[in-house]
Amino acid sequence: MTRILIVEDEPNMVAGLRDNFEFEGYDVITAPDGVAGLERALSEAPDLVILDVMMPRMSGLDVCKQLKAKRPSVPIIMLTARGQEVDKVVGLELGADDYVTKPFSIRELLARVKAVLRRSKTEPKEKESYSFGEVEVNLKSCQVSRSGKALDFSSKEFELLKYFLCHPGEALSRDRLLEDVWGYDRFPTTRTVDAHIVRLRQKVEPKPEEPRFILTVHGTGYKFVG
Amino acid sequence: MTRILIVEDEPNMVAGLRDNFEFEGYDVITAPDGVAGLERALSEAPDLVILDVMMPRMSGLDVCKQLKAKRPSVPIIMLTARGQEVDKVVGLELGADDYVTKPFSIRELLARVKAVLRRSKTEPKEKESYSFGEVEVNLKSCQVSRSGKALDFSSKEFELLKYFLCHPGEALSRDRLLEDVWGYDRFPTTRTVDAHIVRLRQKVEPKPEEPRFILTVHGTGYKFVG
DNA sequence: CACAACTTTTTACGTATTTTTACCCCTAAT
DNA sequence: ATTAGGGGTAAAAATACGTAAAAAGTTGTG
Repeated sequence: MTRILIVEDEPNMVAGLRDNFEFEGYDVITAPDGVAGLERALSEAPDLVILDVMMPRMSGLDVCKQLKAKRPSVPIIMLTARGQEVDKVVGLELGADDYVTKPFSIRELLARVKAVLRRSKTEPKEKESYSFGEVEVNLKSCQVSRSGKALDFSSKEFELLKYFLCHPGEALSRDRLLEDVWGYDRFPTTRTVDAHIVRLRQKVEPKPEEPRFILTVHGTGYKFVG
Repeated sequence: MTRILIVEDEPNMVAGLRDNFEFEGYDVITAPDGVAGLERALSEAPDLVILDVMMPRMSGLDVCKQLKAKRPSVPIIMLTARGQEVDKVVGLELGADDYVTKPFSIRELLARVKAVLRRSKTEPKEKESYSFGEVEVNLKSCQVSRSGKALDFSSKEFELLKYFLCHPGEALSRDRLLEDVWGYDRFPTTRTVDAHIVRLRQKVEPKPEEPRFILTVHGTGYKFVG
């Protein structure tokens, strides 16, 4: 199911958009300001983000820039007020995929969402490098570095990190990790995953005791948030 | 509670399997031959079927084919004797989800059952986010937010909420919740459900004292209204 | 083939968190 | 008014998690 994040501060607007998008069969999540929006975009990995430009705490333009830096493949549609400089919004500078000028018709927005989604699906962007915090990961050369200095990763550690990077924002159970990363069908659940998590955190987190990127989801497993 | 149908003609094997699966907390139902197996699979909607290939009346292969035709989503694990052509068992032709070669270790079978069940649960691309009031629930990232701000949910709380979301408008008895969410089949009259309801309401309701979403149905249980 | 240098898995146990129980008071239905 | 059902709270019990260290595998080398 396609999930859309709407970042918009005006409650009525949010409610209206939600209704329409849900009616069209999308999952909708929302955030009331820029900061929360960026956070949710990173932690819940929506398939598309609709960003109002004018918002409290952080403007849609900044959210767009920062989000595109971390998740280049997430399609973004901006909502701009008439008269705002739209040139800056789209194009290379900010990286938004499309924009709609307020006031707009729902049908127009829906059409653009559909179009953007179609485009983003047909060009499956195989990323070959990721970064979060100070860490950079190159999938092709299997190299990880932190603050520019190369880190030693064993192959399992690397595989695990890779799996996290490819499934950002998703709560991953130990069983799933064991099966998909290790290829186990092992029955007695072991602590193997945990042990590797510890080492990953030690190498990757600024403060391993209070992880920012590799989070535990108590009772479930772990989750990577870029 | 997860129910497993074992279709197998050899009584000792059935008894052994039943013991082990019940010990692991599964409900077990059985059938002694292919025809009966197919019948029970259709009438009792088990969560997973274990099928012996060699059986009287109707071979496991045929049962598999027919069952998959009528209930494509039911996971099936085949028990094949060494030397039988396993290629035919798995894959598109028959549609079984996995197989185990006799003689097998119980642990291996248990592991595969667990893996297949996990896959079949994550596969169905149902809605993965819900919302009511100001609350949004993301099944994929196991995250709940209210007014855009993330809430901390324990895993039981999350599962209970999920269950409510999947059964809107239905009056759910404590026994049913205990059975489906907790996996209990014993009946120690317990206040566990109530305790969790209280916590859910505190997190989710605008006014926990007068709930709008999680309603109590006096003398029966609780009901979720979106 | 044995040895060293690693990597990976398992074990063990303290700590943290969640779940359950116990108990008391309140409310809704008869 | 009576009584079974429901709510709030806190403390006990059960689980899950983090981590270090031991054990078991791997790989490469002489």
